[in-house]
Amino acid sequence: MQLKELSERTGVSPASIKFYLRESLLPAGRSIHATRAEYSEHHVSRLELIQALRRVVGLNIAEIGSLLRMADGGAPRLDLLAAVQRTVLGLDDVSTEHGDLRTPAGDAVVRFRNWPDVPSDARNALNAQLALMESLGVPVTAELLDAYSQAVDAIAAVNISATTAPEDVDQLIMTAAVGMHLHGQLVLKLLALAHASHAIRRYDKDA
Amino acid sequence: MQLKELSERTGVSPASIKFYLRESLLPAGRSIHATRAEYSEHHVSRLELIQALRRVVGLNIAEIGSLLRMADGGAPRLDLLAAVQRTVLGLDDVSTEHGDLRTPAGDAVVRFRNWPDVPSDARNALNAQLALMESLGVPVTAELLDAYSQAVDAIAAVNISATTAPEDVDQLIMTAAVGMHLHGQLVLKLLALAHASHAIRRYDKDA
DNA sequence: CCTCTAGGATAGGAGCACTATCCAGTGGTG
DNA sequence: CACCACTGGATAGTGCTCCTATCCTAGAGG
Repeated sequence: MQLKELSERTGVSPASIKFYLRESLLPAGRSIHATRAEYSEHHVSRLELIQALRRVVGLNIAEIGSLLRMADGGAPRLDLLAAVQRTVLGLDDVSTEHGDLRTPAGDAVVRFRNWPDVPSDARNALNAQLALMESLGVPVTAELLDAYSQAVDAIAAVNISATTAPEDVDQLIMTAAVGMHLHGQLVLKLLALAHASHAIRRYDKDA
Repeated sequence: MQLKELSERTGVSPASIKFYLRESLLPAGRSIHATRAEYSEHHVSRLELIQALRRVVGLNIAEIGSLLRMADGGAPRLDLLAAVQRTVLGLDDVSTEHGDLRTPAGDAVVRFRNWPDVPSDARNALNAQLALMESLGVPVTAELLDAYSQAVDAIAAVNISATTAPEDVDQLIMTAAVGMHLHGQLVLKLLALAHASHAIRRYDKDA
């Protein structure tokens, strides 16, 4: 199919498709002649992936580009998943500011929960977050951290057992990124509801 | 003090202060003469609040404006807190798209957790999120939701007991917004770490 | 032949959060 | 009393991101 049909099938305007081509989010079509190109089903699914990452997950063009380049470069799937996690959860923003600092509290959590004690982006992000909260004067007690980590441990256990990784790399990014984002948002929303519920209960008791 | 001193004490450029004045995020100073105005300590703390909401929480000007107008309009504290929650957690985005739809799953959570069964923004946001995930084909099993809700229930219980509300309204917004945001981010980061830890463990076992 | 389309280049535009400039009117300082 | 820094008010410009539109020529298909 050619550009116009690709546009019609995905609902993305030709101008935007051209833009994605320029930014190399979308690989160039097979060039038939100087002025004609042929696009495949792969282009359709790639465009759908781009749309999902933009509209649902809310990544920007640069972030999408870096993930897709990794995928196209044949990076190991575990590296890819790590990159997806970094990008989707915005771990970069927090963790790159400081170096590889460790916080006692962060280490305690890992020991307490019996999580493997290996350095990781998530680990750094946690430490950075704890440092940030410290610096802003928001208290994080050991007790609170214990409750939080126990809760997320339970969540992660359920979550991971409910997941199967697809073969196709684009598909892998799609499910991983969309899943991570949506589950994160779900937890945030549940947390808000739980918080409101507890507040109401306490308010009723006080009144 | 006058504008320049206000700028120096808060680290916000005079141009930005003027901008905030124009957008009425910052109340006008007491006008001494046609060309001179006097700012108070309240302006300093208000500016710090604006900075925190912008830089830390990541709200935009319109959102900050709406919260501050509520505060200045003497809205009830509970309404204010609800608005803060809506804004900080982005509950508006999701929940306004659909109406007041209820999902069986959302209701089940509330009953199961014995949370007060009253309509709320958080409730709507949860239902909307569940509907969204449904529509995107991301499965949310009752089992998963149960685990999630149990976990956040525990978190909320700890969280709320560790909080005391300040008297000053600006201060209330500051602690509520910053606290909500940072705790939400903390949970997300912990979740990422827990997820990674479980993945590593499963990977090791498989290998 | 005529119309349509591709690709390439470049420019335009919208939204956001500032930032800069210009203005004329003062306050206080020397 | 002259002068300069500073004021509020107005308006325009900047940098960023993500597109969208226009213009061009070469070539395909009816």
